Amino acid sequence: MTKSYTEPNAMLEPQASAHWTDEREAADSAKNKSGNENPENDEEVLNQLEDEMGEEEDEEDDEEDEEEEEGDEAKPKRRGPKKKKMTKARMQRFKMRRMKANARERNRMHGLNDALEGLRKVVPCYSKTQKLSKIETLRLAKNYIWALSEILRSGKSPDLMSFVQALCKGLSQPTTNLVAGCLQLNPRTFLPEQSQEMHPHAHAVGPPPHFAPHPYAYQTPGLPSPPYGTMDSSHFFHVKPPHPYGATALEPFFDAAAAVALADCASSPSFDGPLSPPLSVNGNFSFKHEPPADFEKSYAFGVHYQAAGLAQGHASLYGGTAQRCDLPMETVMAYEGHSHHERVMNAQLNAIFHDS
DNA sequence: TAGGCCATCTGGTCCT
DNA sequence: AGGACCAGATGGCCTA
Repeated sequence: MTKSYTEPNAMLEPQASAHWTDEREAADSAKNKSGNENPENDEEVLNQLEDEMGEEEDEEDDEEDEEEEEGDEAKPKRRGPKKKKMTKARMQRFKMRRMKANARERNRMHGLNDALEGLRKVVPCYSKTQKLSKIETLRLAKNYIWALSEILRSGKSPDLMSFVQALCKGLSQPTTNLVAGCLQLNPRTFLPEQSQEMHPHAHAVGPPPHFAPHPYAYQTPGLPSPPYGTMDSSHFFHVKPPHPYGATALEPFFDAAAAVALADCASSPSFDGPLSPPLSVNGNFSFKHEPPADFEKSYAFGVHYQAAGLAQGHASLYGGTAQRCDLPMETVMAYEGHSHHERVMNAQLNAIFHDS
């Protein structure tokens, strides 16, 4: 690995810069080996540096005194703040301070990344293999919070399309695809450009009654064209007249989400851990609150539940939704079959959330 | 190969 | 004084 590094601090000797390079390469290679950051390493480095600092300070004081005496003899006294000479000892101390600060900064960033990883896990689209970028995670989280609060505010739940559109507002195309995939929707069904061609009827109306315009719609000042922030809010809320039956496709989802959120509020005065995400990877429902005994980490519930409902002849989701949204059935991704066990589990989950 | 994303270093500023 | 936080700079990796 060759790195050209222009030393920003002229005070550092080549020796110091070499030290820096070694440290960085060591850190890099450690990272490459592990494939992941290890916060403990940073703490060790920090501790080690502190030890070294302690040892060096003693030697340094002597050296410093010597140097200062020499300086006094050689030159006439100047007024103003005394500019300290960069002695070897001082240089050493500077280096140490810098390295300590670097280690702290690394720790800090690792903490930040850990928090971001936690956030990734509680937004509706989590995948270990295809990680959302930091910025997309933040945007999706913002949209998600907004969508949920809008539901709480209005007391009504939107249909699947509106919800996904709200989630995807301002997200990049790949992320939009990912979210759509997680919710088992074909992104073409709600992306403005394509859907215009596909569903001429689906665009005329503004925001659906359940979703007011996004108060913090992401603006893209100065951002380079797509993929970021190209979706205007008017592109999103266009799909549905009010559901004739009152219930919406996402009802199980939202009931569960609200139940979990309320449970969290009621049971934990201080936040200690992530809120249970109503949706996880592939639209699965995952939660940490009293999971059934054989409940695995994530379970097909959210969108799958609705699909299962369709499979059982309830026609509550895509049959009705397709009508409401003027969506051709082929735009909805294929239904994955569910076992009897899964359907039983879905029913149990529903019972849990509706009872709570 | 350009562009996006990321980790790291660095110096400045603010706070305790 | 030292730590936390921040933003800019830099270089590596990956992908379209």
